[in-house]
Amino acid sequence: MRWSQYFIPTLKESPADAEILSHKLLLRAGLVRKLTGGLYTFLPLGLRVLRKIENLIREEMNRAGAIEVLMPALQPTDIWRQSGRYETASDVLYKAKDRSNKEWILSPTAEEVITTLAAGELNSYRQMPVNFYQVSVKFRDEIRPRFGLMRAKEFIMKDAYSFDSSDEGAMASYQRMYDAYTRIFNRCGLRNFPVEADTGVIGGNYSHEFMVPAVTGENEVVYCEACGYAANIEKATSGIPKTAAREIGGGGEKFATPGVVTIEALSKAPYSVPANRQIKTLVYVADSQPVLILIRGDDQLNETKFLARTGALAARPATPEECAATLGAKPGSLGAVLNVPATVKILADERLRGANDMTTGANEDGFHLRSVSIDRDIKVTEWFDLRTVTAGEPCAKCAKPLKMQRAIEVGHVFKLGTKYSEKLHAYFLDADGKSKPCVMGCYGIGVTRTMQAVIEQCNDKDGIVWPLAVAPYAVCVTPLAVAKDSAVMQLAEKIYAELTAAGVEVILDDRDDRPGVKFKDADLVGFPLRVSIGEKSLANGEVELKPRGGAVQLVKAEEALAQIHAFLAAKS
RNA sequence: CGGGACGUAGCGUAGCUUGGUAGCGCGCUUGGUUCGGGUCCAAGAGGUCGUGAGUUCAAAUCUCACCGUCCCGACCA
Repeated sequence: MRWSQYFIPTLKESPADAEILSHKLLLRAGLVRKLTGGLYTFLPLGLRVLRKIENLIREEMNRAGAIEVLMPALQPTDIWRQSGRYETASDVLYKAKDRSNKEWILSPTAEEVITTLAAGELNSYRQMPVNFYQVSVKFRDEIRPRFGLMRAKEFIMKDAYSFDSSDEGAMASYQRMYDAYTRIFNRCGLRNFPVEADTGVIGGNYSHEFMVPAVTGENEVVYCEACGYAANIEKATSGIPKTAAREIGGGGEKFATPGVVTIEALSKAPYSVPANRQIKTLVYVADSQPVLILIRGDDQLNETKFLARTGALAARPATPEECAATLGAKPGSLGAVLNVPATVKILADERLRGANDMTTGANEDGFHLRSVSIDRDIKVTEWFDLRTVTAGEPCAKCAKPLKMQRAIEVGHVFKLGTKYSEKLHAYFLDADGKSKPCVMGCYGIGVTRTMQAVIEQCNDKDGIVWPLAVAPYAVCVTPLAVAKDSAVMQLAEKIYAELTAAGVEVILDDRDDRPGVKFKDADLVGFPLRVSIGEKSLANGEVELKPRGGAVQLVKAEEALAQIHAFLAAKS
């Protein structure tokens, strides 16, 4: 490709609405342009990178035995109602109506469609295992699109769905995808690692996310350097000790605490009740029902865990009015000892199990109770791990201190089980002649997000530093004079033609611009290798090879081609 | 959905407090100049000042509404 015939609108300055580095570089390097919030046009160079990543994913999916298909982006609502996600995923669904006022869904993912396919086509255990995948546009009505391609209303996703006749088979399918994902992200040049993850509205019971460490990541990851434990903060647990039992001092006496409505205030004089001796009582409304959640005063509720453990579809903190209606007091004086209606469930965090000599609200504004024993004074409905892990806590597996890091989620693998196959009737006949639901797994990669994650991780002060595997072009040939009859241009044309003939992805910067402009642009766009041809070095019969981010290397013109091939071979 | 900031030429921005001629840099066009890290000089083109209403003799500027963008939050009683 000749630069002058192409379309690479680079920018010296980044548009004001780009906040993070990778977003700015996407725009400055002329890879994408924004149409509106959360919607982007891929320009030629950006599209090339996208295709590179897609094809790399295809290679690895095919290698892992998955089979490519393409499903409709426009989907009927009835299968979404059947799976139950018309309601549970309602917030993210884009809905469209046709001329007869019938409602359709713009696909945010395709479990319903693939399971419908399986229901019709997979009749025998002999047809499994099978894994279908596609690379396609997905639509999600994000609460807040942000960071360019990181969280967009429309994005490219690779989604795969495995069908097995047994649980063991499903685990093997899961493992194949897990391994494939590791290969994919490694090949993209990304530092990445899998973490244990919550399953959210997708459902299922076993899941890993593939994370790319980045300060701008939207996820918080807990990990242990000693034993390799790693989990999303939404899922992470630690080996932190339970609350120490004490000699109990009394039997839950009420005492006045006028104006005290926070854990912190109660921990100060004159009350001086340390936060770790307080029970924090939260009222949530889960699927329209009030629920009490008990957490130790110095801990934080992990809402994701709460949702996962209770199976609630939606939950929110109760309003002060709802708190008063349920318990007779406003937030700040709430507790689970007195005046709790029998219909209200009390969920307690495991860390409080067996705790005594605790202080909590009395369900009377301005009063608390001291010397409370959980076992004796509170009718806990269920115990769960509900707290949020913090950095430095001992690892549950090896007791070494846990660390925390922000990361970008680029892939997610789920073991789904039979949730969708049962609801959408994907049953098969097993060897014993019995009808059973397919055991499913699903596996997603955010392709467009991965592209931006690479930029977020691979850059320097001058611009993007593409890993060869995903670079829009491998080589940029840069003649420093473009007059047709010049020796410089003739050599540039020759090298360009030879590389093209050899199948190397090469761009010839034939623009009549000053060298500085070309160098800046080449650095900004981030081609892995720049081959510069100028009068000075050519006078010595030399051309210049400059790996992006590396040092200049002068080579004899006649050796240039071999050197370029050697460079590319070493990088791939 | 709540809070905050912002909306002036393709991009980045000044002007708004104190109402009166819309300015700068980049980019773009033309001519010259320069030619190994975003040359320099000169001359140009390009703006419904987000939209609509209001106040006023007069609105980019003040008021209100709406639209859009970005950030934070939508958990901690």
